[in-house]
Amino acid sequence: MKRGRLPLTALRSFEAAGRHQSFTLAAEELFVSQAAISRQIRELEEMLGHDLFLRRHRQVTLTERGQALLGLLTDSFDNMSRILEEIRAAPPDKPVRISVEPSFAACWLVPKLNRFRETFPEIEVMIVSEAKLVEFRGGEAEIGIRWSGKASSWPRMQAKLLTKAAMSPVLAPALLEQAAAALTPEGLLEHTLLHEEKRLYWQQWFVAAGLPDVPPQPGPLFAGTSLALDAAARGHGVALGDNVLVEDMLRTGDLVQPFATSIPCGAYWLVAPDFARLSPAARVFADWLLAEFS
Amino acid sequence: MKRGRLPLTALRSFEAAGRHQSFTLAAEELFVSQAAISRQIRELEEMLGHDLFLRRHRQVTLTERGQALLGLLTDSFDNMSRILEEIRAAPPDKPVRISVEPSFAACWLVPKLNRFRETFPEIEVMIVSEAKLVEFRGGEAEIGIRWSGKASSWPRMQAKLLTKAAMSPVLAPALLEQAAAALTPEGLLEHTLLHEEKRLYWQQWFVAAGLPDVPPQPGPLFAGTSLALDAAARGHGVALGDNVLVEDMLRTGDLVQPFATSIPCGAYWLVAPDFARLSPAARVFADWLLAEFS
DNA sequence: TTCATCACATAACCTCAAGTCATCTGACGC
DNA sequence: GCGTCAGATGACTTGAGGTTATGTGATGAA
Repeated sequence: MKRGRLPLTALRSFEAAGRHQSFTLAAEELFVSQAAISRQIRELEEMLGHDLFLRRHRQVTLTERGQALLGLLTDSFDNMSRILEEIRAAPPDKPVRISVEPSFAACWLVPKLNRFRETFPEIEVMIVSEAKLVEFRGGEAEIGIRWSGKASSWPRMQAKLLTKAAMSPVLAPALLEQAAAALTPEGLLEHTLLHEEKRLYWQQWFVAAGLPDVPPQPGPLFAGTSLALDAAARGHGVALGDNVLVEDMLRTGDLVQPFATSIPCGAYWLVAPDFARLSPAARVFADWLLAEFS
Repeated sequence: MKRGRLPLTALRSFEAAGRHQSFTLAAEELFVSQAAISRQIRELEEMLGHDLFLRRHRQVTLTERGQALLGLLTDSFDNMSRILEEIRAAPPDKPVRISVEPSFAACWLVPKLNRFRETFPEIEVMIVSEAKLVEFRGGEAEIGIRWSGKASSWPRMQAKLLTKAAMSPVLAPALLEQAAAALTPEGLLEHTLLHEEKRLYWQQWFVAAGLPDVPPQPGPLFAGTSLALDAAARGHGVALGDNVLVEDMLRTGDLVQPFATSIPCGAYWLVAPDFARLSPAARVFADWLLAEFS
């Protein structure tokens, strides 16, 4: 029988009546009148072309077919009641936990997350910010976003490329205006250069900009790109920022990127133990993230 | 969740939508509009307090809870469809087959059967009339009605007493009027006595009536009480009929029973292989029969 | 960029399946 | 006899479940 034609109300009436062996008690259970039960069952019997009850004096008895139908319906309705109750009693959905490096969280993910929440208001996201790769087995996070110089840096994990990164100098617009009309790579040497952990990157960039002989420059060290970028935005100097992390601050005008020259520096990856086994909500988030970078 | 509150229509909509991963296809399957599916599912989600679908762009995806619910619902609805189709395709109910002796059928069962059919129009009864006890294993009849001098005459069968029987002379009213004003036992000797198989019973009756010395009387022999009673009703003589078999003809006035004296002659029994395992329809018939004799 | 399209959401309205009410029936059992 | 009780039935009513029309936002082709 086609789904659309399943006489569900009649089946519910029949199930209650069969269980009680009484139309009146079934009516009480279902909060309807006895007449309603009587009619539903008659219509069900007419639709099937077979009696389900034998009408005896002041009592009804199931026929053989009725007994078979009753057993199945009672089981089915019991199961449905049980699972619906379980769902209703269940705690709210756990948020999708995403492990990200602090800089990526601050510079890229948090600014973009509003759009995600508008698109998928029913999915809650929790950002787990930490330097080392999330320990997935502990269930601390379902997916991670990581920077790495090479692919497959994570044993027993699957990784999908989000985007390759490249670094270029960034500084506050006000600082740029103070500078000479045309800021050149050489001109940068007049400014405070903000370094991220290793002073290596600035030297690499000067090489790429055609100045191979620039010695290591002095300037403050920052433990994390986002700290260096914040300092740059406040006019404290010129930082090297990768295209992903500076994207939002360029958009808002907090930073400007005066040079086209950039140096490649690894890539950002989406990491998970098994993408095929992500929870539906996490999968939606992963798909959204990949789409954002495509 | 209480049976009366089970949102069956919403569950059906959800099941179709989940199976197709599409509200539009579900709507087509159930012959309703897409808007109807959307509303039903939204109301179900509100009732449960949890999302069942994640709304993605131009496609919906089940949440984990939704997946669990879908599996159960699909199974349940499949089962319901299947059994309803089986019932609908099933041949009409087999009649309840009842094995009775011909005399009992003619004199008692057939006249009373109309009342049964009025009370239980949905139960069809087939009378299997035969002299030997029904061979139940062959499925020829579900229950039998038998006369016997003693209980448990049927090995591997259960038997319930319907009524004890007693014989007394019966004759046509017209014949009675022709007779002397007060018909006495001795007066019967003037009439043709109708015998059933053995001439024994008449002699027993005369003894019971206080005439121990009456010799065996002549008169036609009938192979079956009902034949003797029919002959009596047509005025061909006086028959000995037991209270069960003559009941109907006394009621209609075809026969009269002028004497209070009667001789016990066994009993009628309801016989079945196992009363607890009768079909519901046969059980109804058995109950009705026992009530008729109570 | 603009426009068409597609899938789901939503608002307003409609309709008939399902229910109510009142009454009937027929068998007990006191 | 007579009250009672369980189910059946006819006439009427109502709200769950539907419809139509339109909105929304992402996507992709022109």
